[in-house]
Amino acid sequence: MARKNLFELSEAAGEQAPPDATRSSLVRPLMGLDRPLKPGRPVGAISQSLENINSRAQRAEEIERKLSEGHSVVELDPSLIDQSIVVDRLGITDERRTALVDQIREHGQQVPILVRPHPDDSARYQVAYGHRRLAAVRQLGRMVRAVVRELTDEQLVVSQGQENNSRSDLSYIERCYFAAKLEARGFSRDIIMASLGVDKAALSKMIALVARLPAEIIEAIGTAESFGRQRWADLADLLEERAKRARALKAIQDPEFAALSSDERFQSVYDMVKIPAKKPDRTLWTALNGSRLVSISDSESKTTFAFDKRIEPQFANFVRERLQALYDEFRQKITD
DNA sequence: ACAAGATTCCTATGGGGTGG
DNA sequence: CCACCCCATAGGAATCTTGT
Repeated sequence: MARKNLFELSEAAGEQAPPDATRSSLVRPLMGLDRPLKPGRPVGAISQSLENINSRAQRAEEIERKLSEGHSVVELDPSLIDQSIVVDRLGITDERRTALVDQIREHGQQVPILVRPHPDDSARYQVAYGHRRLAAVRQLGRMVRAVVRELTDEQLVVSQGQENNSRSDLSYIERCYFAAKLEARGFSRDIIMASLGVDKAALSKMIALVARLPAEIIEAIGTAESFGRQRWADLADLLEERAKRARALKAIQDPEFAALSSDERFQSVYDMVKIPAKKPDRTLWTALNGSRLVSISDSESKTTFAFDKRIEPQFANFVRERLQALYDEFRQKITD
C-alpha cells in the first residue's frame, strides 16, 4: 500500500513538474521521432530506430522534451477530440482522477497532450496520449493544451505505448490488454513491440495471456497493479478448469467483489480458484446393532445427515421432533 | 527451407522479510 | 540499522513449432 501511494504521488508530481527541470542532462536525440515521419514509410524503420534507445525513461523524456521544445502547443476545445483508435486502460481509480483534476485546477495543465488530425473528419482530432489529462481538463471545462502532429496509425500507437511505458503507467495486465487490442486491430508484431518496449517473446506471452483469460474476468479485476506476468499466468492456468472458471465468473458478479480494490479483486479470484474445492467428507454412521442408519456429509459450509428410510423409516421424524430439545441442550452446554 | 511466432529456460534485479 | 536470503518479476537467448 505504502508503495502504491508513493507511486501515485510521484506520478502526480511528474505531471506538474516544469518540463525542463530534469531534462538538461539529456543529449541523445530521439531518433525517428525528432521529425515527423513520412506517412507510408516502412514500419520496420520505426522499430529499428527505437532499438537504439535502450532506456525507456530516456526515450519518454525525449518525447516530452521534443514536445515542449520543438513543436508548438495549441489550445483546443476538448469536445473536438476523440479518443485513440486503441484504448489502453482498464479504468482509473477515482482518487487518481480527482488528484489530477485538482492539480490542473491549481497549476494549470503543464504537459500538453499529443493529438493528430482525425483521419475521417478534418474538423476533429484524435488523442495519441494524454487521455487522463484530457478528461481532467474536460471536466474543468477548459481548453486543452495539445501538440498536433500528423501521425500514421503506427506512429500513433507507438507514441501512445511509449508514453505509457515512460510513466510506468500501465499495469502488466493493461499492457497485455493493449497489446491484444493492437494485435486484434491488425498491427504488426514489430509495431506492437515498439509500442510496448518488449521483445517478441514477452509480447507473445502477453497476447496469449489475454486470449486465455475470459474478458469479463480481466475487466472485473481491472488493473491489478501489484501483479505481473507470473501471477496472471498462474491465474490463467487455474482458470483452464471449467468448474473453477465458472466459479470465478459467478463470483465477480457479487456486489461485494466490486467494492474491493483491484489488487484485492485479483487476490480474491486467485484464492478462490487456487484452493481446490474440498469435497465433502462422507462418513456412514453405524448403530451398535450394525444398522447403517445415517450417512453424514461434512463440507466447509454445512453438515448433512441423511437417514436411510429403508432401514428405519421413522427414525428421521423422531430426530426431527427432538431437534428443539437437542438445540436447547446444546445452547445450555456452550453458555455454561 | 525459411520466417514468424510460441515456448522454455536462464538470469539480473529489486522488493520484502528475517535474523543478528 | 545492516546484511543476507528468498522470491517474483521481466528481459533475453535458445529452441521448438507452425505455416508458407
